[in-house]
Amino acid sequence: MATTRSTRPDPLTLEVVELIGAVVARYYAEYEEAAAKHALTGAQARVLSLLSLEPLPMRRIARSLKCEPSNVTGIIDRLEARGLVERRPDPNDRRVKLAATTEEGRSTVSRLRESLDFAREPLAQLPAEERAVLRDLLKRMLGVEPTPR
Amino acid sequence: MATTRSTRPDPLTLEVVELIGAVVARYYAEYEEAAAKHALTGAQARVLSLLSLEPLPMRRIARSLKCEPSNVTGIIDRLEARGLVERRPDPNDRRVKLAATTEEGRSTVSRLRESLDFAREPLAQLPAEERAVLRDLLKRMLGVEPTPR
DNA sequence: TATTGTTATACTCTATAACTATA
DNA sequence: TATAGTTATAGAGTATAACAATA
Repeated sequence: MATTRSTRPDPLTLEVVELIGAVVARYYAEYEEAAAKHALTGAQARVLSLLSLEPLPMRRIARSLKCEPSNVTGIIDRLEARGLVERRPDPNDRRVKLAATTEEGRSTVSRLRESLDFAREPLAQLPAEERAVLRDLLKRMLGVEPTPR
Repeated sequence: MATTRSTRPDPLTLEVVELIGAVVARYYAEYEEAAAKHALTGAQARVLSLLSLEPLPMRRIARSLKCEPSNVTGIIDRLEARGLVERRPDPNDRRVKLAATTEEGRSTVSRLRESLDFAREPLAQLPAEERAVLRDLLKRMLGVEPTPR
């Protein structure tokens, strides 16, 4: 099932692809490292950050994590055991459990964010104009509509 | 400990940081998906790709994967059991084992590369000029010296 | 003594399947 | 009957500690 492609990527594209891979690897590694500083795994840190925005049903967390719902049970269990998250009933549907951050969970998230310097630090050295260019390029890469002005 | 920062990130920087996070998540997910298409885990795919460039001692693989050497044993075991990799003695140091891709391993890597469309596809839609801009921005993010011309 | 790779162990994340309680 | 969350199970990646072979 390998699709045969008539378009051969040019050297510049290949170089950019490689650089993107390097950025991804670096970002991922630093995220794990920052999470570990707070005794969290990457998955725990992602869930905690997600829940700091709003309480969510287990199912929604699984969708966001791109994993099976059964896995979320354990992740929330461990966060709950540490007092960072709590399970609440959903008034509208008694089958649903909402996972929500505690006060301590939110403060952990905010300290976690502080540790994530990689993406922010080098960006600060770019002139605002180039940050805007980068923003537009990234949006196009993600298939998002161009920035309105 | 959290370093207190006097510089407060501006909205544009925050937006770019968020976009980078989105790109990283997307890239990572698509890499795992591409690996799974060939019945490989992400770690197996990364090691196999790495070894397709040159045979490496177990220790070097661990360094590249940013994990403990003891974990590499199992990863190589599983790749070897499938005939994608083989262990060879190092003539210079009898303690060392070199992991090397087999012919089938190399062909898997090349098919794997074919499946990695995310980073390539949207880039192709960018004019060459903007790809060059992106390349320079990424290099600066990574702390690489600016492109010579 | 130091280094390389391995084994043993324990924990986390993952998918799958079966279960429960609601809807 | 369908859905939400859970449990049970098995495989993979991870760190730690201890070990054999070699340097």
